[in-house]
Amino acid sequence: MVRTRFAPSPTGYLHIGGVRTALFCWLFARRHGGQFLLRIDDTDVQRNVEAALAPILHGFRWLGLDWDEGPEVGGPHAPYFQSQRQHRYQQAVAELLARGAAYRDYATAEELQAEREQAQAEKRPFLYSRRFMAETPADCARFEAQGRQAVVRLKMPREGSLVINDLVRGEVVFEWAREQDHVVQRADGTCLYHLASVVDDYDFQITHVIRAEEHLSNTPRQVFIAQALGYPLPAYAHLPYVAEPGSKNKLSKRKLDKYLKQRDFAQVYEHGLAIARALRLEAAAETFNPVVVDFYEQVGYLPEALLNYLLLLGWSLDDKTEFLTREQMIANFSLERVTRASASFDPKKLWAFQDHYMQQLPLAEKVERMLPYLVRAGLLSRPVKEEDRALLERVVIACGERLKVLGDILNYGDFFFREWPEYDMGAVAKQLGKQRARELLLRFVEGPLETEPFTAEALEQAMQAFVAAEGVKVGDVIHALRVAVTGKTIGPGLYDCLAILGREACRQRIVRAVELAGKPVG
RNA sequence: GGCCCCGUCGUCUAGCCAGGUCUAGGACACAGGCCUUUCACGCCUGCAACACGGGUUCGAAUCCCGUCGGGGUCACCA
Repeated sequence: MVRTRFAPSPTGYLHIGGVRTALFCWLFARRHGGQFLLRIDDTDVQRNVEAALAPILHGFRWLGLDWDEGPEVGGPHAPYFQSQRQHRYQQAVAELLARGAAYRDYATAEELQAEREQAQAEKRPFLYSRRFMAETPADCARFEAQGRQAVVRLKMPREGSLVINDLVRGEVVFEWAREQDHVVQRADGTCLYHLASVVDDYDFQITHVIRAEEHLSNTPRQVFIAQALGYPLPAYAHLPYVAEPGSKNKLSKRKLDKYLKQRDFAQVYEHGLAIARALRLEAAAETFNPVVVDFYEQVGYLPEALLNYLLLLGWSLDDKTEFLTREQMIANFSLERVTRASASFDPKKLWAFQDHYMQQLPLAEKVERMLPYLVRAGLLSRPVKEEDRALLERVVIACGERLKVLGDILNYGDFFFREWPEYDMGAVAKQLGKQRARELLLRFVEGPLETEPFTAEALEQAMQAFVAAEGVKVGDVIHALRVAVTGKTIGPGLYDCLAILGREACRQRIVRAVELAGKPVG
């Protein structure tokens, strides 16, 4: 039985690179009919784990990455929080000590630092002298009499080498003599991550440790711990990490400012920001950040688009396949086809996947999923009336492929749901600034707007007749008309807008816009 | 700096293990054009890569060696 795990720290947000790793773990487990678990690595955080964990679990659920064991779902190996498993780690430390694979060390931070500096001065690799290693109770007593406190260190081999057969990278060789005597238990008795991780992987019967490449160089010490404890070794697979747009540095949520200088990244961010404003979200930098998964849910990306994009960031089926359903992903995933080089996150490509999936979404589904956005923006209230739902359906049809994310309904269709449009005053000034334009609009109200029936087709014909009679071009009136009834310069076909809004609303808006433009600003 | 990993268009990648069918394929982005009442879409065209240098071979993106470049990691963080 294949068992994989993803082990997030409760930080309050789900990093896009983390999700990619989790996705690969999940896919590998599902591909082999195995299980995927979630373990919370909170050995060092004393913050409110509950609150910081919620957004992460929420993200997993949103993406449909279900876990067989872990927080909230429990399981036979509970608890799945490292903070609650300290006794197990301490047990393991005692065993390590008993077997001579670890020792108590009484060196102070300063003494250690001095050794490091000396090694550096002599240009040789640092290796702790084990000067304050205590191997007997008498040693301990002597050091403690000096007021020293002990940590527990691994007694790493100083000869030979270790070959790791990484499922992504192949054979990787490490010299034991380059490995430090890492601390596994702090002076206060609490245990550290590497020890905890190995113990948990054993207790949870993890068969495949699939994680980011940054852990590759941590592997020797973990192998050492596992072997010293007599645990069978899991298979290892180190995935390349997700890099910044346009560079090979690891993607970091703290560098948003830097990424925003990149055009593509900025575009996607700005677009999301417009939606966030319409939703009156506090665009807190913490989660409103394209490096954080929350961002995509908030502005209305589809989980399948994000998953598909992330899958192809470091994995490919062949030279052609771009779109895979969840089932196809599971059926085809393999670690052999994972790339070895890190891959830059490209928000524009994600956008393209999103576009694709959005256009695939059935009309009824779009309506259903866009409704909450209108509600949250305060444009519709619950319970949603049937007529509003019908209106939304017409609007969605009219908007067509302009809707790229669910939240786009607010960018393109808000004015259908407001009493008055929010006028873009720059556009008003430009399109309605001239007396002549305003006169034309008013005559439009008296003429074409009286058309019967009040349909897009009829209105278009009436417009043709109107401009011919006025001796102007369609363009001379249509742009001003759009701004007058929608408040903005972008949007669905104008005649569709007019027809959906209805005669009376159009009349009122045109009159109002003309007044607005006719008056001096202020 | 030590150790480890990586290196095909701007980006994601196919091809590499089993050398020739690769004048290197696809996608995103970009540029130009068409369509057009805005925006978006669509259509057409274009731009663009085997990091470099040596080998091996009839033949190398593919194998070997070296160089260079990029990244990761070196905590009583995870």
